[in-house]
Amino acid sequence: MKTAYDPQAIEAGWYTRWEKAGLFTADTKSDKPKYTICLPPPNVTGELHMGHALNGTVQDIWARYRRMTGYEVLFLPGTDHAAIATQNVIEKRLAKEGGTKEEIGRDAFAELVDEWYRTVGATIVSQYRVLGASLDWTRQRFTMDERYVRAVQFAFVAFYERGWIYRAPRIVNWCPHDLSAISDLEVKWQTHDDVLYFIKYPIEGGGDVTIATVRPETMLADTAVAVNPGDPRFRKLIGKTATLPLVGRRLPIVGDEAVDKDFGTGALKVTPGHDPMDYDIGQRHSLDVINAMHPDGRMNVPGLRYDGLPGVEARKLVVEDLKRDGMLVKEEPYTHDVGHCDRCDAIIEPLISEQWWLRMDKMRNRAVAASEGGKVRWHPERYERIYLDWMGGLRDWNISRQLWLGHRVPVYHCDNGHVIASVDPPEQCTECGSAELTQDTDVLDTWFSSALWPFATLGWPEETEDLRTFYPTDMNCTAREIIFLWVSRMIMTGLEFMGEVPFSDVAIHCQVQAADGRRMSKSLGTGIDPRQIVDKYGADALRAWTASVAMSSQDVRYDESRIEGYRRFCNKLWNAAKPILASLGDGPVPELPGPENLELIEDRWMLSRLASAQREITGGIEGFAFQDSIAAGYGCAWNEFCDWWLEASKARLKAKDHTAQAIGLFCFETLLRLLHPFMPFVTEELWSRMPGHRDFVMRAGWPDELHQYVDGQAEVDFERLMSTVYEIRSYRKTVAGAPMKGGAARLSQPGDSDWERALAQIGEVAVVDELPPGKQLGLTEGTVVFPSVTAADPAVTQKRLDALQKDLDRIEAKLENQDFITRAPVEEVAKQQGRADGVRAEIERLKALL
RNA sequence: GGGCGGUUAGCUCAGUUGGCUAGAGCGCCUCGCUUACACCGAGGAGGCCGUUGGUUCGAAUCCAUCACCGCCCA
Repeated sequence: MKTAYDPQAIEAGWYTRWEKAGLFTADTKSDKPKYTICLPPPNVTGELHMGHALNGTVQDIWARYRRMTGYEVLFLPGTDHAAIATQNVIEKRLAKEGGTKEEIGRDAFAELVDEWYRTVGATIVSQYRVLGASLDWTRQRFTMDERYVRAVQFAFVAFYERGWIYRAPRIVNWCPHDLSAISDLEVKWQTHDDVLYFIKYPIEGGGDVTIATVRPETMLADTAVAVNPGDPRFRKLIGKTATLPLVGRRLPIVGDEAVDKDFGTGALKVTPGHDPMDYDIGQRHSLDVINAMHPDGRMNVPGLRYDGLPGVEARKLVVEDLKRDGMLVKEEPYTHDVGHCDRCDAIIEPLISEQWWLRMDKMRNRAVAASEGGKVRWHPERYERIYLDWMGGLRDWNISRQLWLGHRVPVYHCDNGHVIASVDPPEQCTECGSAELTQDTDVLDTWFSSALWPFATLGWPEETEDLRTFYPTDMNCTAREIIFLWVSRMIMTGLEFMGEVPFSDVAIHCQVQAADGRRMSKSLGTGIDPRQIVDKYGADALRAWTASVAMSSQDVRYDESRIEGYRRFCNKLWNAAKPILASLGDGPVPELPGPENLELIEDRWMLSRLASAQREITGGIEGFAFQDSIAAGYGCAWNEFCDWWLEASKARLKAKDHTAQAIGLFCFETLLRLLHPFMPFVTEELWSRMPGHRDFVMRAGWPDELHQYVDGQAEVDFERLMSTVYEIRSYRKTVAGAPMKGGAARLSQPGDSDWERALAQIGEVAVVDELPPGKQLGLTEGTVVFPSVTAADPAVTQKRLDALQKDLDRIEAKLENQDFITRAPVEEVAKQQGRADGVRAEIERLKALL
């Protein structure tokens, strides 16, 4: 074996070997219980980042763990076409070359998209392989696959036929750059310093009313003025008519509770075509709706001098003209939040627009009930409430987008205005027989298609073998903001189309922040490519770190030194294998003795600790608390097996003692299996080097509970021994003249010869009945003498004494407290008394040193 | 504006149902290349557990308040 662990050398070959052996390919014919995870399809917008690495690791831990516990596992990979995001990426590339998609046209654009899908798709696949994600590539899916597209159309038509899909004008978030509606969740708010304009609207019959706005150009589409009926300043204006400056339109003055009396002047210009709240007011008062803007953000006000101008320029002119007419009362600086497109950063215009809507009421109720009834469990649990709160406020879903990319809405319009929804293009109109049919130009929101992911990937709407075998899936793992966009929608569609929730467990993992606490993102330059980390530290180290943070808190800062720490752990495992292998050589593989045949304290202790690690690692996975698993595995392997058992057993291993060989091999093998879901490569490599016939670790099965090896007495005894060793070592380092090894110890309570043997060996000290001459240094359970030492360092001793005295004072104060004696449980009082006695004795011993 | 999470050693984080004498990794100091490992071993320094109150015999842990950081949703 190489002297040092080298991740690159180890990790290179395994993935292909696993894959060739079919370890990741799910078998529908298997009679094992099934376990299914559908990987959240990453957007084909670019390469994977830390979030994907973390997300993939969490799922892979479960996939590998479930295979080892005897399940037939399907871990299904795929990618999402991410219409708006991908369109933007490609447009940006075009822009770099000085082009636009309009110049090259739809066909050429589609070709660019296809090429992009191929290259980026391949990159993503290779990244998951580097991470060791045990995905079933024979079942890889893409949301633009022919079969998947059909499933999307089928779902649309099914909803349509139920009457749940309708087309209606509403105010939407309009992106004037993408020329599409986008969802509320795709709008990012940024704080802007703007100007609040106060504008005077004359009232017919005398007087005027002043309104305030930050978007004065939208006044061109005003159709009313509203005041709060509870506002005594304006109540008397209700029913009167104002005149819109610059335009001359007559505006009714209406009373509406929604008007905020404290904003601006308390009077509101009502622009139903360009503001969601105004739209609602308009509906209540049957106001006209005027759209004064073209889709690209230019003004649409024929006959006025602002017509055709971009909004910002129109605003300047409007303000200028208002000033000229004496209608601008004042301007005030105003700070507020402005919505931007998450994808292209353009300022979002609320705009009246015809869109396709999916009714949410019925689906919502079933999805809420499923979670409340425990059919979907959330990890951590608190996310259930976040989900339920969101579902409670759910409005109908705008499923249409006006993009060049995506699933075309399967709706056909005939020249007589009839509308047909159909998966296959109809030959003629079902109502009038007209053959003049054109398909709707809208595409569907990407989340509409990914909402079908857990069953459309398995072949739905066909009743495939895969669908029968693997649906419902078991776990869905994602980041918390995706709960709304995706998880909730999968639950809804799963219940509708499959009659069952799509998964029983939802794991929400943390978000990785940059080392300085900022968001990790490409645009901020704070992103980190997981491949770089893998190159430097290995995939196992990255995964181990990831597992240790993924489910522990909400955010975690990227910390390279912790990843490095896990690489060192891999190195530790690597090196621990050597003495075991050296001892075993080509000899027969010895059998592990039963617990009743274990004689030595270190052996009984080690197996008892291993039993504990098995329990904690298993419990950590089952409870979605991987940090507990990692801590237990790390601690057991390094601080127990390597630091104590291996050190104590070196001599026996060299002498080819069969018991030592058997225990060493068993513990090491067990640890490899327990760590395999977290660190698949190094564990597989080491497993393959262990003696005997070796299949893959994943087929070796998960270690059984080792309760028969639990030995409380051995743990107590060995811990006493460890403390005594620590004390002796401490003397060796802090007492002037103390030797690195050697010396003699006498125990105050001799008796257990096995314990004394182990102490002599590990403490590198002779255990004797009669101490040689020299300064006697106190141990908790005896005394040690190093002949070369005549006095302890008084400064060190005094420092310890001071600390102990402080402890003692605190404990004694407790014990003197009558309330404590009477109200605390008796065991607690006894414990404190025992501690006080111990500290007193220790103080006496130390004083004797001075 | 509503909600969630965080604030513990120089840094990044653990601390289950209150009993803590507060831990780990990295970093720091001292010593050691003794054939598993210097990607190591041994020893050591370092913390009024964000603020202020409250509950309790006892609070890092429970409650309230405030402050700051981050995120989500309006």
